[in-house]
Amino acid sequence: MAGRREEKKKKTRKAIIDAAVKLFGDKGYEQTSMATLAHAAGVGKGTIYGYFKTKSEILLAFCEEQLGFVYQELAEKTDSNADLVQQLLTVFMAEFRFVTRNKEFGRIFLREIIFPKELTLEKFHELDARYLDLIFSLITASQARGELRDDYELLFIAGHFYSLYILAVSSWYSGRVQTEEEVAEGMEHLFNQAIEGLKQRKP
Amino acid sequence: MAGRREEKKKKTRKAIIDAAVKLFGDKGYEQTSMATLAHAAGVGKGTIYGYFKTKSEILLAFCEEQLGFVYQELAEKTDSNADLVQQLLTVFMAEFRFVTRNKEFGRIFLREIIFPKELTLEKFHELDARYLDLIFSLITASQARGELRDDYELLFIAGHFYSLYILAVSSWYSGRVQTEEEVAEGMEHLFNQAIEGLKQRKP
DNA sequence: TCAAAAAGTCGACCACGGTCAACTTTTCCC
DNA sequence: GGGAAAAGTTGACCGTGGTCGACTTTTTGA
Repeated sequence: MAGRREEKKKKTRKAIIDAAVKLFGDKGYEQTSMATLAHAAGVGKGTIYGYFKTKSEILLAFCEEQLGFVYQELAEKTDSNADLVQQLLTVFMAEFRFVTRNKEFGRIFLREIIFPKELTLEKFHELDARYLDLIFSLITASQARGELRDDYELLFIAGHFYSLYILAVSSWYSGRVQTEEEVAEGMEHLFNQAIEGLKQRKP
Repeated sequence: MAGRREEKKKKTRKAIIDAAVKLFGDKGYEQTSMATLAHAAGVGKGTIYGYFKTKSEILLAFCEEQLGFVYQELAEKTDSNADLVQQLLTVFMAEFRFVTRNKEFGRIFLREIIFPKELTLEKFHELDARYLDLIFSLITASQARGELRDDYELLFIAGHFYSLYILAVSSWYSGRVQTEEEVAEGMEHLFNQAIEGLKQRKP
């Protein structure tokens, strides 16, 4: 009976992630030991390492999955009449909310995304691509409307906005801004700054 | 004999940092155990924890110290005739070179600076302040020369440039750019983008 | 059908970072 | 000077994430 094995593997993998989501959510990531997780998932400790290379990879696998959904939803229902800044704000604040639902989750996730170890590298290319596509489409649409310059590379424009998002999140983690509203305001300010330019202009 | 104690503490602290620098540099941070470090520093393992709360704090203490020197030197000899982008590039590339001299050092340092845990928070305020002062002075000088708008908050302008620096470093860690030159080029491009603005302008 | 190979499972085991209560050294003050 | 308090030191000890070789289940193909 072919496929029996694969089916079981899927089930086990799901059992591990489900147990992880529950335990990480209940007690926190650091407070959940691999032994406890293994027990909750109904497998031996060693088995988990057949599915995930490290503890943090379990978290990452979960985030990856969830963020995928977030992006898809956003791509479908982003208001195409709003201006670019509002659209970007919608996207980035959704990511912010997701990433910071659990502060500890978010920190591990962001650290791994922004300053990855070699090991983790490939895992995020697919996610990156899907994410960039979304931003790209917002930017090109804005360019088509004549709001944005079209002589800069798309990647650099997207990166520019992304980096400002990272700054906003970092400010939150550093405690320089505290509430979601402040993060959104700061980000909006920065986005406008990026669009208008920092250069002194003749009146 | 007053001060005897303090003097000894200073010596021990230095012995620990010196041993750490040597071992971390030789074998790498993760490959150096606290037991080995303690032995090399000529103290008991427990003693180290009287000076540093965690292993990573040792690395951070060292980076902090070194970066302090880098900033001081830069502040003294930054070319005040060059334009803002070149000045910023000088400062940020110096930081990049320092931070990435050892890739592992840098990753831990950056992760802790950008997405800190509560514990580490206060440790960097002094460093932050010294660093921001340097950037601030470059920006205000540029504003005085009439190159930059002066209706944006200093902190937001500095943050803007800083976030683009982070993007450049992140690209390096992600392997999207490989050489120091590429990092510098990318950063220059982004800085110019920030100054010119992303908005489509009438001719 | 069945035995050998391949894939998957397991928990005892390891080295690690970090803690702590017992111990030593330094300081204080009578 | 001396004795008590404060500060500093220590390594055995703890729980952790991750490994590994012995074991079980599934697949393969003759």
